[in-house]
Amino acid sequence: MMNKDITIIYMGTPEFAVPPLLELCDRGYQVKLVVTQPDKARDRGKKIQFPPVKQAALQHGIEVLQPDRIKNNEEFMQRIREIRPDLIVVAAYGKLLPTELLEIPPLGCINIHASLLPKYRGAAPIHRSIINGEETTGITLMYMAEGLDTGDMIAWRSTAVDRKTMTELHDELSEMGAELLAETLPAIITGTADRIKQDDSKANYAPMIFKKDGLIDFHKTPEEIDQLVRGLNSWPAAYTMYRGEPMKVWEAEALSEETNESPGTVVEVSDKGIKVAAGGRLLRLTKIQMPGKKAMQVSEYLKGNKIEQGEVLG
RNA sequence: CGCGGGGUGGAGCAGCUGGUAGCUCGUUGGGCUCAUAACCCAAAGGUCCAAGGUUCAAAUCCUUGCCCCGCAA
Repeated sequence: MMNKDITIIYMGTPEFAVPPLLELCDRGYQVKLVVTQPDKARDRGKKIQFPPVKQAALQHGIEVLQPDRIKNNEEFMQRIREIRPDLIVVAAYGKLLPTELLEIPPLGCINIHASLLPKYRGAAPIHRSIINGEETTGITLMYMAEGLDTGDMIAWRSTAVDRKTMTELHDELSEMGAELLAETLPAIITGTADRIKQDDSKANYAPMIFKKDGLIDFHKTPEEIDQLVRGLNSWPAAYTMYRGEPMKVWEAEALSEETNESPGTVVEVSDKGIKVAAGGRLLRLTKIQMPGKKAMQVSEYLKGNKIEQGEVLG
């Protein structure tokens, strides 16, 4: 069977879901329909913005559907059935799919998830993996089931977290997901793909990230804060309060030096960064951003601003 | 029409109750020093986002536009 004989419906919303969609198009699969979340008025100026996946779909001339809800949406279900998809591929769509939908395609519904399942099921696997200090993470391809990321696994691939930021890891995993999908699809189509049950006893969840999750707690260790900084890079960013205003911290490094200063106290300020007491040791903030300003290295910030030793953050 | 901050020499900022632009850093040259990312001296470098307007005179006031950013969603 040729790729062009396979009809696929693709469901996804954010940037993460774009590479896999493009990969499917490149490989010649018939992506007949893209389902994505409704447009939303967001950002400055409250402008209506298309989800990234919608933009990509439109550029490829693919029909796009943006139902407010899928459950009990007969019109939507009808359209899906009309297309008679062989397969539905889902990547960060944003909502749980009803069983009724999962049962439509004969080859099944497969999902690309950004973690090594059964760990980090849920909305923010990449963020949480970094925040929790995981050494490795990865991509898992699975057959979708009723629960939240509980389906049988087909294939996975791992990568080291190292000191990558959320943005870097996100981009890497996104591409990795596209590759893994492309490589695994032939087996899925011929029905020879693996089907491995998840060990639920080892499962944990990666709940959605909220803005307030970015507030730095200087009682934590420098390492934990560094993980928070990297894990929330791009959005919403780790931050602390300085002179009554939020200071975003874009880069920081944990130092081994110990201190008796209370958490959040600025111990030393130099071009190399701002040393802050955290959990009995020191954390050096090296790249920060104040409201209305661009993110900048501390050395640059100090050329026009003063931060005094002894001031307290948080 | 969601709220708000800002666009000034390479960088970060001040000046903005109007009168030809200043600070810190950087750059270049020189000096000091065993030496230095330290210190001293000197120099270069700015259509003050753009276009109008008010005025004897605008970076400073008014209008419009463009761009950057924070909040809220």
